[in-house]
Amino acid sequence: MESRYDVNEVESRIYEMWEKSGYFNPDTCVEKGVTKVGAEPFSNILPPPNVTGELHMGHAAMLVIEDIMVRYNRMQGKKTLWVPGTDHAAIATQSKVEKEISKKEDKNRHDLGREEFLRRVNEYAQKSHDFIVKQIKRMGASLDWSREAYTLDATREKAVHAAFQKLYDMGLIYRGNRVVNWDPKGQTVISDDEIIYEERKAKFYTFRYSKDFPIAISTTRPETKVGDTAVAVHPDDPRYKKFVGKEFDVDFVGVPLHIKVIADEAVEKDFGTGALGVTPAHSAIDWEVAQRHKLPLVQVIDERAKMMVDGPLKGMKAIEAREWIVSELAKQGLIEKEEEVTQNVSTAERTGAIIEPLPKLQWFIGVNKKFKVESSKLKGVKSGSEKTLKELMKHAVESGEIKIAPDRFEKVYFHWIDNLRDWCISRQLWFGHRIPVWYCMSCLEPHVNLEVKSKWFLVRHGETDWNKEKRSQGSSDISLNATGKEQAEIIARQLKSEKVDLIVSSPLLRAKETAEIIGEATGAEIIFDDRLREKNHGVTEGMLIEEANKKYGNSYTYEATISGSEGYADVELRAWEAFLHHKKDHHHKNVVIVSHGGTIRTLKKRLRNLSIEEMFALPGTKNTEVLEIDSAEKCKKCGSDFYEQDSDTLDTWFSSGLWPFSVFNWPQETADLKTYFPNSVMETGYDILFFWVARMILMSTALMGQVPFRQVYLHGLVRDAKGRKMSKSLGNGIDPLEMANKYGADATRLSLIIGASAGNDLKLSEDRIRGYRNFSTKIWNIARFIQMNKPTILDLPSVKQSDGTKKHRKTDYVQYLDELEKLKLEITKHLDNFEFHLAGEKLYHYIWHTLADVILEKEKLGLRSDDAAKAESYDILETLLLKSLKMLHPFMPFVTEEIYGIFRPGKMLMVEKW
RNA sequence: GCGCGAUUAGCUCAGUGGUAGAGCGUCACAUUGACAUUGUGAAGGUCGGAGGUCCGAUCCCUCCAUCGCGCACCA
Repeated sequence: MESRYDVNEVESRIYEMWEKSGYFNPDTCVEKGVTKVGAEPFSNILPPPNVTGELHMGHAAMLVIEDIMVRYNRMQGKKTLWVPGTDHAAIATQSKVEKEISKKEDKNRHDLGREEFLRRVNEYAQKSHDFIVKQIKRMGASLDWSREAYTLDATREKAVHAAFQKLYDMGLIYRGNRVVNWDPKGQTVISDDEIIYEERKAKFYTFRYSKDFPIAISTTRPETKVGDTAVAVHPDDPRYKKFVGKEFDVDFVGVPLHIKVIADEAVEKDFGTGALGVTPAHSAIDWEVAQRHKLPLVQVIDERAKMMVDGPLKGMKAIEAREWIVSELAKQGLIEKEEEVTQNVSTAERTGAIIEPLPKLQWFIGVNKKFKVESSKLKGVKSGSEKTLKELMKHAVESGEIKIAPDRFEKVYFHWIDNLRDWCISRQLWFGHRIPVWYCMSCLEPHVNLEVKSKWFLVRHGETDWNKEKRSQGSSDISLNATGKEQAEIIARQLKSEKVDLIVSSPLLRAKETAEIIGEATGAEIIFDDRLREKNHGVTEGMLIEEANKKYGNSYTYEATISGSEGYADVELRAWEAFLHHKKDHHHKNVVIVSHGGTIRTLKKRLRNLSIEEMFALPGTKNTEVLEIDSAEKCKKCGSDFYEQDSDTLDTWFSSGLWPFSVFNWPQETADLKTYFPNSVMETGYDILFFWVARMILMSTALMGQVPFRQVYLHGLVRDAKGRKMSKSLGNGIDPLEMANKYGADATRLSLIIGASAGNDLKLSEDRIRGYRNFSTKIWNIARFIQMNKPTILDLPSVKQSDGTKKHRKTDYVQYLDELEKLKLEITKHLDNFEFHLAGEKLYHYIWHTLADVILEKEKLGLRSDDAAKAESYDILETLLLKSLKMLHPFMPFVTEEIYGIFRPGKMLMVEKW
């Protein structure tokens, strides 16, 4: 043995050896006979790390704890499976890439287009994934890589679609217009759980809408009050009883409001003035009040947190509007009180933006809706019984079918469920599972998991100099400029990933050139159709639009206004005729239509069944925009056969929620699913109990009628030596990879185990890791010493009896073995009870301070004696060492495996019997 | 407001109804030894405070304090 233990050399070699052996895969273990065919299964799924960069110490802790459980169970002879995977982490990954692009190229995702942006995100995700896998392996995790999964891969997509369909059919997924949490920075809706409350100082104003309004109200957000439609008071409040039911028209800082006074139990008499200004559009609570009293809803703040009401407020930022309104009220002498209060402000977890409650049409999972539980395997829930998701989620833990350790988290879990509201699952993001719903273009009827037969893409030509100069450009043959060519390339790139069969283009030069660029990229045939050309502008052709308008008036009208020119009505007629013609001829093909802004507008009008006004209100088609239209079976409601897919994506936790069975390729009925589901354990950080653990229980009880796992084990967070959260901005993170390279993965592993009890945070410092590095060195040297003293003659008659059992002369030896056997019982018990820190500490103590300091020192005497005594001393030392190594293996797999291999060539400790 | 956790050696933390433990750090001594060190030993603690149960409490119960966290409220 080398005098020095070279961690890096050993650890990389050993992991490779494990991987090659195939023993990470339980099927191989059975094949090679190290696991019995009928062995009890033990399964665990790795909480998939986000593909947002790299792993931190928290991930390392998770890997180590799980690897200990997995290795222990594998050595126990169970059919042990640990499934690896990664999570696409929609909003986290998307916003990371967006930030990068904005920093490096000063562009946003819309500049790049959906396809190109997604290409970039996927590229980033792939890189992250590769690095993460490397890191995971470096930590020694014995995962079955042959079963690796990704929350956004094709197999998991099937699971997502099946789950959506099933929940939709059960009536649990619905689309509704409700007040949701809008993140103005991320430009997306987020769920209640993605909100972080921050305490901030705020001013609490008490005022009246106007002089002639009898009731004063209070708020910290005066800017929302232009959206008030009622004032609510408590039914028993004598001060206001006389006003209940009355309606008032008031002038609030120049905005006319119609306010109804209503009585509602939700109002607290003692809070503020005891009267609540109800803003149904911008407060979830008010929205509920409004639902009860059938109040109208007035949205006054838009998606960019700007004011929407007419008058001086229009376009003002919400914060500015607040100041403006307060000063107006002050001028009018309407403010009665102004107090400093601390309030909890809702901010978005990912972007930090202040949440703006907005009414929006979104997809939800109803948690309070009763549904029929089909084929239930849940304890105490009969198949066919009616339950709500909330009830099932609670029941799964209450019945004891899922146990949570430490058990105090069960209480936390129940409390969360009690407060749970419907889960908003749609996100205005691009990265993620597209919502598998198609809306009929003409009647908007939703169709889930529509089978698309062919795709039609409407694109506009690239920019020309005339576009740039804002000239009226109709039937002239103008070439693309440099920007235009680039734009055509962008479109071509987006379409490259689609199987395009045919390009139908307007014959005008700018369209023709665009079509050719697309044709080159996709290899599709190009045909021309004169009916797709741009509107004929007549005499204004080529003029600056501004001048033309001055001279001839606005000619961008439905009916033609200039003789010899066309109106949009004319364009619509011929363009639609062309569209129908090609649809008839090429209905089974994927077709790109290259045309012009005006022409596309009229096609959209026909396809979407728009009015003339609605058509003109459409935003112009961008030169890089691809409008995808899907052709499928006729709509069951109106008979149209063109659809547009919902442009939103699903909350990343929707796909994560399916993970316990989607990794086994559900909805296929695989052998894995049968064997390993429900999973034996779910090990993860307590910080994602709600985000993830609860969602898995929701999905599993609803879709599988089973619990997703039997035991939840929650570990604490890894913090720095001062107890702070490790973060990039603080620069206090300890990189697991760096530590593994410096001190060894074994030492890093032990530092994450000892001193960390379940559910409690762990403070980690490099010093601690160094301490355990010394322990690896110690073990190495214990082994080296024993090996160095290996006698040449081993099989002494006095040592080995005829029946093969060993008999030892000294009672010491029996004691040693008894002592170790006792330790083994303790270690086993600790591992069964998830007390890894206790097991680790006891092993550490035994090996160093009993085996090395006491036993080995004592046996040195024997090793220096005659052959028989030497053989005996050697024998007991080797026995104790190897038994210890076996127990230590789950904790420090590398050094133990390496030494074991030296003493027992050809054997692998990883699959030795516990 | 409701709930949870923590409070033990200088630091970071384990732990137990019956003389207080580890790692790191400090000090002394030993050692080129299997040990890029290690060994032996030492110093250092009314186990947050106050009550209670008990023969006996750091541990169980009650109250309080400080720190941290979760949830709710937030007109």
